[in-house]
Amino acid sequence: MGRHKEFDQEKAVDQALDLFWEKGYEGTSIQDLCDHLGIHRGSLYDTFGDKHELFLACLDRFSERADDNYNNILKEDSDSPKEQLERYFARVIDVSMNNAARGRGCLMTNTTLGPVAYVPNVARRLEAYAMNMEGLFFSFVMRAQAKGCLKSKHSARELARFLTGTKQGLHVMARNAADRSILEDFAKVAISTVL
Amino acid sequence: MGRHKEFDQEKAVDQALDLFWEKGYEGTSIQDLCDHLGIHRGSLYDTFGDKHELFLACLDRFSERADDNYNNILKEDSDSPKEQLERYFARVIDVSMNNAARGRGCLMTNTTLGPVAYVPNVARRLEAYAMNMEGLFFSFVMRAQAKGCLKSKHSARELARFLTGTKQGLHVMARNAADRSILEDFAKVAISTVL
DNA sequence: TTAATTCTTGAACGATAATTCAAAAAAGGA
DNA sequence: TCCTTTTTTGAATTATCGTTCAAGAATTAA
Repeated sequence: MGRHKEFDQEKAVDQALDLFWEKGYEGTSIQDLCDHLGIHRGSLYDTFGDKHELFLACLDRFSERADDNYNNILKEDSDSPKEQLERYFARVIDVSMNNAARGRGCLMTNTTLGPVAYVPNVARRLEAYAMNMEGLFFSFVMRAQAKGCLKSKHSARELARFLTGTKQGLHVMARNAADRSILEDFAKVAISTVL
Repeated sequence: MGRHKEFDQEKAVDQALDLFWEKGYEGTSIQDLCDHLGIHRGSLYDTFGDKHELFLACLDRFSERADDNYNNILKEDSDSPKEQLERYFARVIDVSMNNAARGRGCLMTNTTLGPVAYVPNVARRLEAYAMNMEGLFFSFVMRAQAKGCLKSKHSARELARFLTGTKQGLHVMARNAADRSILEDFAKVAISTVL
């Protein structure tokens, strides 16, 4: 009984995510979303609630994608943490540059610097994402330390925060750097600090 | 002949800057500006043109303020570049945290990650600001190198980019870090990499 | 004092934002 | 086949956005 949706709901979230990523929450109108997803206002509101709920869904989807894209690299139990970290930051640069002269950065970081960041439901997700990031780096550093690969005398906590800040700096640079080599120089120096 | 303005034009730009800094370009309405500056729509349009022009004036004012706040620290010809860089980043953290639990970051960085960043007149200023930043760090590193204070074997160009990225990472952290110690840890490790 | 100039004020404009709703269309199960 | 359910569709609603404009108030120079 009843009819099926004409559009793929999962795919629609991915497309909305792309739009929010490129144009930001405030810069993306419902009309933009309808045009880009190829569906009508009513369908959008019916399936996703309102703009804000759809945005929350996109933030969640982004977190999942981030795991697939680069976070899982950090979780590997590699013989060469240095090579691993290099591979990690190379992926981060790839994703945030997105083959463009001026990249789109990171949806989470972009959102953190905008006015929506203060909305409770958004703030919660941004905090969780940032905390998780530091935790991931912390585990990574601890493993590298156990293997005796650590070059720095700083604590694992300090190094985890350093790497978190480095990643966020890369996300900013992805949006204003004249070319990718600037990001690569930055990452290279940062990596050599730790390993 | 004629009447004088009832409000201080310079002060008004400073107040508008504070509002844009806190709430972003998209998050700040003309009404918000009028309320905060204590002037009426007509006066605002009459003295500053439109919202976009006023915003450009704020970006320019921010650049001037940044020089006074911390960039001039970098220009000193100090005996101890390390102490100098510590003082510099401490100021950067102070300004971007602004005595708040969650800081406001940096107007330039905030703007870079939002949709207005693509508007030509804005983009030009953001580029110039970023280029100038790297140049400032480059000169600083060159002087430190001449004094034999440099710890790293990386080139001055690479180190300048590293420090630029670090500063931008701090600006992101100012807006989502649970407390200031996270920024301080980050800066500490970064400084120890260079000097 | 008077006239010129500039500022202030408040209402109004057009555009676009997000959102809602009811009717029409389509697709399933009986 | 027909009826029920759900989607689609397009118009309409409400709110707020940035912006303009004309009239009134205030201040300075002559």
